[in-house]
Amino acid sequence: MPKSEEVHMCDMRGMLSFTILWLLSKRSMYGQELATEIGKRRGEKPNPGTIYPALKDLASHGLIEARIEGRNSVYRLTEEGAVSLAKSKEYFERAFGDILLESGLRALAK
Amino acid sequence: MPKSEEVHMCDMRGMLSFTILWLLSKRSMYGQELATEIGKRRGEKPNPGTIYPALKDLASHGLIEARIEGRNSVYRLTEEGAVSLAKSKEYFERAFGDILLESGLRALAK
DNA sequence: ATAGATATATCGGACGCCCAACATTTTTAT
DNA sequence: ATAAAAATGTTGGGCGTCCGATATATCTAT
Repeated sequence: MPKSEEVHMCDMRGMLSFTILWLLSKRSMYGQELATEIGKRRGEKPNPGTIYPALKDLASHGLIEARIEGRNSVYRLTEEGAVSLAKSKEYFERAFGDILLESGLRALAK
Repeated sequence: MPKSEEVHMCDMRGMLSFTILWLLSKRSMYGQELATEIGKRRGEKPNPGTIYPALKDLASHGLIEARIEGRNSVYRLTEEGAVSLAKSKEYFERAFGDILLESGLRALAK
């Protein structure tokens, strides 16, 4: 976020970063795995020029960490990343929760 | 969206436009009214330099319409805007629905 | 060994959003 | 009449996202 230095991503310009953090909170993944997962949500798989700079940026802020595994760079969420994600989720819910509640979200809840 | 010309805002870079369309689907409002409403969701009221260009842009795409009322420009959603909003909501739900379902969203549902 | 597929990575350009600052007009209060 | 407040609007700069293009390295078939 532009305002405080404390958290890297929170004003929800950063929906991509937010989604990446959330996905990594479920399980560690490498770049293309993340791209595929994001593609399922968006309808189209994001380009390399979208995903890799985002990962680099998140890593440079200490929110995720890479470890090389064969040909892949597997990313995992750091503790700092988990804190950032929690704050972002709080924000996200306050900003958009009611919008999602109308429409068929309850169906999604099974 | 960069891809098809059909809909103006849908890749969810446009969270501000999306929110404006949604708010106007509830009731017509003028600029500052919208800014205040958005401020409630975000924590901080957006600046004039954020809100007015966004309104101008949405109007230029025919998604909203202004009518002058005293000192205010009151905006209302057009039919085209309603279509765009519906598509965007569909996208939004698919992309972020499950993220909101975890966390305390059920509490929001009362 | 060679070819194809897979994964990682960078560059350039574009766009939506965002703020601070400044400016103008109109209403309201004194 | 004058001042304060409210609302609208523009400009400039920055950032995150996004794509298409290009490049390289590494696995996997053949």
